[in-house]
Amino acid sequence: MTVPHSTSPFTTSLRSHLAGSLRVADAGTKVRLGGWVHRSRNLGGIVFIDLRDREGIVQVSFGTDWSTAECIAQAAAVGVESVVMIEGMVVARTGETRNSEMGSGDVEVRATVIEVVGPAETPALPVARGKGEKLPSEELRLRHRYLDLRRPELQQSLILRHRLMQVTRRHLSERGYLELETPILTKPTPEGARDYLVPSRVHPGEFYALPQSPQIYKQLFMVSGFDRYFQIARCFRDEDLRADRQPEFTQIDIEASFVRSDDILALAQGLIGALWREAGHEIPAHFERMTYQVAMEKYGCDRPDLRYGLEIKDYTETFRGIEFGITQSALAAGGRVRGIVVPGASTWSRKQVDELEAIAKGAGALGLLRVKKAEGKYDGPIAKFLTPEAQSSLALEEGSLALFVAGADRITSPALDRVRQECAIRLGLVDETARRFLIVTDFPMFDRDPESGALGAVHHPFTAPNPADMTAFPDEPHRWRALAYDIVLNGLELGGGSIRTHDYATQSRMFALLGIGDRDEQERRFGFLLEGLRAGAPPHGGIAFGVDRIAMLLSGATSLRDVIAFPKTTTARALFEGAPTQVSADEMRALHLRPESA
RNA sequence: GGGGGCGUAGCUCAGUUUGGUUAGAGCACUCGACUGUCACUCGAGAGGUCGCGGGUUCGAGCCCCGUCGCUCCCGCCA
Repeated sequence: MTVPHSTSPFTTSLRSHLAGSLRVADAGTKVRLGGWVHRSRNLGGIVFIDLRDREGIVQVSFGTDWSTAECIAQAAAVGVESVVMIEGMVVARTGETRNSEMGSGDVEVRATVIEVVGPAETPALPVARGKGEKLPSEELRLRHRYLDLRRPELQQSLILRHRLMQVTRRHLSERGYLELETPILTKPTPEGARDYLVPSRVHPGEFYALPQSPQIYKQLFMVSGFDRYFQIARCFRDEDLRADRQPEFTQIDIEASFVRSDDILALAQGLIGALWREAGHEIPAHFERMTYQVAMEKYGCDRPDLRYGLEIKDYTETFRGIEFGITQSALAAGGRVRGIVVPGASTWSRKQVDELEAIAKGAGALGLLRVKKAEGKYDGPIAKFLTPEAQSSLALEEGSLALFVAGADRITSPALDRVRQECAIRLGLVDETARRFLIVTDFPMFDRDPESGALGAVHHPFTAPNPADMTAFPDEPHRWRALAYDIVLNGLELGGGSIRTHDYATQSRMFALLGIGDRDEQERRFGFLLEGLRAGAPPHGGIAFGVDRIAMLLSGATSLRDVIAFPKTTTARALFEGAPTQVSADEMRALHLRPESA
């Protein structure tokens, strides 16, 4: 059989066109197609097969005027999800027989030949679903992933992901960034998340780790003078999972030399713009900016959703003169009273506000104080404590509800953050079509463990502290800001990075502040970075973006699993291939591992 | 590590509240009819370890204990 001529890059020696690509312009063309039987309709004298490939679906018809009886019988007998090759003529459909819901709905292929090249058993889960029909369970979809991945939605998501990767490579390459690879078998890092460990056969009792990120390697590229690096890097973290967290995930990892924060942020905005444009969205060339301090003060979190207001305000002075035990004790302990005013919420029931209080308590608050203004009067449990001065200071609008949390900022911020988000949802303030990009800067360098008081790195130990803060507060490192930044969209972190420490003395001091004061210990853990810093390191910095989340947002998927071809379950299992799995005693012995004793 | 939800036919679900004859529906599947359908339609049929194990009971899909799997959340994730 000869394959009709076509200039499509998809033309092969077996087929001429992709089924889903056929249009009216192809009418009159003889085609040979290969694809999956999406659905079929047998009307007796005429049989229809919806033939599916990655471009879409085309209707193939088998009728007595153009097909042999044997051909029609074969078409009627083939099962769904079987792979068939058909040969036929593209004809324009007329009138009622057109299907406007299909890309190829103005044509059909009148088949003269059908060959079942890959017969399918009845599929374990349906690929073609009726309108409104639910998806099979996640477990089945993962167990039969090859079938789930036939669904056009998943194919489109992965195709978009491919395009985003191509845009990334082109955008960065055009700007002088080199795509350089880093090892997957690396050195365990004591900081951060748990490592996935790989036992060494050659070196008994020693282990590699899979990288949590290529952080140190990309800094060493800068030390080596490559100047601009990027990688679409797989990263691994052995922590418990969430809907938006997989044990292995992909980052767009970027590092550049002789830069300050604004150089990296300009590049990042350009790249985000290119990615969103690829998905069909024009976005602002310059993102809004906010310091960490302002973000925490007004929104209670470091990645605020700016699609709605309900900003947090400080009501400490309003409450200072009020004889109310809860706020008095919080203020006496050095805390503040902060809150949000929710317009139109005075009608919320006691139960509805109690639910908000439960959310606040879940975030660590002792309680949620409430007062509303209805029919010109202040009302609620604390209304009778409010002096006239306090009332005029509050100045509530008619119909609004004020919610307060008292205590230290580390309590009030997360509590009010959650309450704010819930109120926005209840009031329908979240505009799903809005895109509010935000750059958050000036993160603190360190945070304190509330129990031990020990300093920890907010970003990571290689982030450079703000030199001005080091000068101004030389002995108060907890007051230092970091040269770190995050890029946020609608309350979701898309990526983050920092300018790095590039001199040995500062880096060594950072380690000391983080509890690794011993020089030998520093060398043992981070020697390969410290050596590099002593060998002539340029000022450098970078950023990393979460590819999976970006692909999820731009494809409209609701789970990371829908933009990852072969994802893991929430217990980090791969249901399709069955990993992890037990290994034989011989294999364990070769790796110098012993089974856990009872 | 902790908490919530789910698990019944190949798939999606009902049935569990109040234990009781042979566990149902839609889709898919098999057979038959049908020449313009597009979630074709119509007729007939087959299909069940009620996740698994144990217990209570004359009797368990249903009650109790344990366990496994999926999922969502808290802790965790520099």
